[in-house]
Amino acid sequence: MKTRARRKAERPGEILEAAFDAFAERGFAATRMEDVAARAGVTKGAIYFYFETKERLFEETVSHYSQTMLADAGAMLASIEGGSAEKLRAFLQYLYSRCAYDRYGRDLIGLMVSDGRNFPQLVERHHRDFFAPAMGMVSDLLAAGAASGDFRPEIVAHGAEIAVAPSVFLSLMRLIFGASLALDEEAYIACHIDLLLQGLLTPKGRKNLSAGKACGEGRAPI
Amino acid sequence: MKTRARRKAERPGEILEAAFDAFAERGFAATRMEDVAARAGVTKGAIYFYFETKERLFEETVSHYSQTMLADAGAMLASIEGGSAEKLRAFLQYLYSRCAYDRYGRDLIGLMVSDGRNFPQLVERHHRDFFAPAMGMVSDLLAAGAASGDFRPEIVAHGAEIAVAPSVFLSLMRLIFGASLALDEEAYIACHIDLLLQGLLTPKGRKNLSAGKACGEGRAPI
Amino acid sequence: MKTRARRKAERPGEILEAAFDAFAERGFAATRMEDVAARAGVTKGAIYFYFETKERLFEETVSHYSQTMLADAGAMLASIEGGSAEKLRAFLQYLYSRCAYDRYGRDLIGLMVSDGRNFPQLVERHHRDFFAPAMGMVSDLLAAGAASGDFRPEIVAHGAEIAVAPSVFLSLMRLIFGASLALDEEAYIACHIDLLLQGLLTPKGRKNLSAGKACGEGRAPI
Amino acid sequence: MKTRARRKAERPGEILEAAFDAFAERGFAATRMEDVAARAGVTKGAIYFYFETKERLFEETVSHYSQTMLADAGAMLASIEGGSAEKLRAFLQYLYSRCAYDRYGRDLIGLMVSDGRNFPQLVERHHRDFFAPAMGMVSDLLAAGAASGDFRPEIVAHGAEIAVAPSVFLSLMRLIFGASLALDEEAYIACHIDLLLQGLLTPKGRKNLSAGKACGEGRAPI
DNA sequence: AATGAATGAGGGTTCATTCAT
DNA sequence: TATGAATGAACCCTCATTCAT
Repeated sequence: MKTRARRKAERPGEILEAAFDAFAERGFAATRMEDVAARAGVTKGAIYFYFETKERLFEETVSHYSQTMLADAGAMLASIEGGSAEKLRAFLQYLYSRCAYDRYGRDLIGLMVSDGRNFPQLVERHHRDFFAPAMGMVSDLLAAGAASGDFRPEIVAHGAEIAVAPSVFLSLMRLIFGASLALDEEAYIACHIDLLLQGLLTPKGRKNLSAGKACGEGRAPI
Repeated sequence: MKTRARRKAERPGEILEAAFDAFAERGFAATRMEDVAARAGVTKGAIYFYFETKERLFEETVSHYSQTMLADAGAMLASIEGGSAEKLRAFLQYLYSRCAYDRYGRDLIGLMVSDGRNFPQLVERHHRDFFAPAMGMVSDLLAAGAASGDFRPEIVAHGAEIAVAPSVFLSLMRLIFGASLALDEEAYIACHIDLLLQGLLTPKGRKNLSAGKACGEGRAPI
Repeated sequence: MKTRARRKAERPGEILEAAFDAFAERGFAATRMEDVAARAGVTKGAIYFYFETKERLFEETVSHYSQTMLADAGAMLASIEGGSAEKLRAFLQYLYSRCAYDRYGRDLIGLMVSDGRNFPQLVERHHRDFFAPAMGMVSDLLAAGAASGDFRPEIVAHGAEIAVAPSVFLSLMRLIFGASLALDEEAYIACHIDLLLQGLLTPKGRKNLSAGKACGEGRAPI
Repeated sequence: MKTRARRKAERPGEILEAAFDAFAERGFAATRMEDVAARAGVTKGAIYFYFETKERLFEETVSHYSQTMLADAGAMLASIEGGSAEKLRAFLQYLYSRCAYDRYGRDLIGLMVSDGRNFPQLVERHHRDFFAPAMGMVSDLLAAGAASGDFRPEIVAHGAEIAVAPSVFLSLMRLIFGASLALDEEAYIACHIDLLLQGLLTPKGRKNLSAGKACGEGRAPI
């Protein structure tokens, strides 16, 4: 058993975890403080020792998870090697793992949709600290690809959103329809990347890519 | 002033409209029956004359709007003329008008995300009666294009979702970030259709399209 | 089908019947005007044409039934022939038929108990116009019996209540436990009359009774 | 002032008392939770900490009081000394004290009549755990008296109900007419016991009784 | 006379929040 | 720190009553 001091240091984190799960499952309004408390293994009163109100708990929960996720994404992106197309592909794979396989990314989207309306400053912060930087990473990637002649330059302006959309779309379907949505995710992802690169690459970029190697899943060079 | 009989015939519809607006604005749990009533210009009690419970009101509201939208989409699709690429482009333009310009499509997505969790049979019905048929329309369109040699056949399996995703993504961004999301929608849509067709068309399809005519909005042939 | 005029004349009575049934079944507070209306085959509004408020409807319903019952009891008592013991026996039999077999007498008791509290002037009227006269009939009967030497004179003061109590007790048991109370009513009644007369009769009265004839239902002389 | 812990232990009992009074006074439907709360000196919400719903509160209240009363009656009966007639007389005196002088027994009857309809399983339990055992006690008493030759054996079958009826009848009159019912209870009770024993005793039993002593209230031997 | 849509006050229940322990 | 009894505001829903038709 943990020492009391140790337990104490972990309490806020445990509550945040519990809160994220609870809010993600039912939404802000339908989640009771007691639900959160029960999940965290404490009583209602204890939460108020760490968080002023239900609203503050929600805000800190969302902030905590979005910061964690952004840092994670940045680290991931920094670690990729290869040409623009490879980087893009790797980033998209990462996105899918976060939005489709994990529930965290997906649930974060869900929370922003369900309850963002009632937390405008939270949304704003989320946009500034999470969404814009994340989209910026993709934009930069596309811009670098255009600069190197691999990507068609016309698409730099909004390509990031278009590139990313199918993974968000998949998350959304999972959010709404849950496991009952029968869908071959592997094939879905492959189709997405195929279509995207087909649309994105210049003839030169295409050559670079095939030169690179027989791509990912052994599919014919695009 | 309307006669009593006339008013009665219109009441349920007025309440459904008010309910849609109210639920869309705050979500199911945070919406009070009194909010709906006030919007509809009646008192709380009157709603219970037409709808058994808040839950039933929500279900009937969502059903009503999704049925209306599906019928609308079907009629639209039936009216388009032209080759597969033209049809796809027209359908996407339509989708954008419903998801991005209108709030109805967007809000329907929002409601499914926020509150679908607590209405599983509603979600199921929505999937069966709305989502699956709607995706089916796009799939059929792609399959026809592949059959005629205009579209690459590999993408038929999941192309519909990928094709549609950016419009849903845009809706989602508007749902979450509202008007504060600065984004040139015209350019976004053009970029989407450009990238998509670029990825979708076969060399033959490309030729057909350019032969067709200087396309839709006077943009350069893709 | 009845003529309109005829139906109209009967409406108030139909509503009173419906109201009695409804109130008896659920009590005043738990009965809705709509329940009464549905039973009477009219709509809520129609009741208000004949009765000012729910309270008034209740009062008139109870009054109507108690008057009817008292008149009935008086007529019955006037028609009995025979000695004091015979009269008493006949009256008790009548009481049982009204309190145990019929539901009307029983339900009237039930209504007085459940809702009398909230209708003090109704209770007062019921006492004055129904209960006191009814008990008076029995008292007079006992007094006559004592005067003729058939009944022991000591019991005249409270004998009426004691004599009547078992039939009311049976009603009460049926009110509370309903049909689930297994009880041989014939034997119960016989036991009651047996015990009562045994306690009531003087030696002379006993002789008169047996001389009178093999009593009522062919039971052995008491 | 009591400590918090002490108060907590007493709360449920206080609420049950308040609930019994409130329900007895107005019936289930007409009693508001706030009435109960006010009587108990707490707020509405506090009741819900101890009792799930108004229905449950009612059930537990009735159960609590009926159990208490049955135990009390059993203890009383066990403590009586003397012959069958003495025991019967003592038990009836006890019944009168509970049904006529106390309001608890009377009010319990009132509650069963007013609201039993809507709590069928409560009625069933009341019958099984209270009414049947209580009547059983009296039946046993009568059977013992018949076995010893004091009571006429014919009356054993339903004598218990007949014996008990006048005390219930008196309760009922008090329930309905309240204090406004002018009635000499002492004389009423004496008349009841007189009539009952007169009807019940065999010649032998009569002798035993007079031999026993100049009975209870100094009245002439029956 | 009768209908039934509509009102509005009221009551049961929930739950965020507090605070004595 | 943590508990959990208690508060009180708010919300869903019911239903007696009204009134235009």
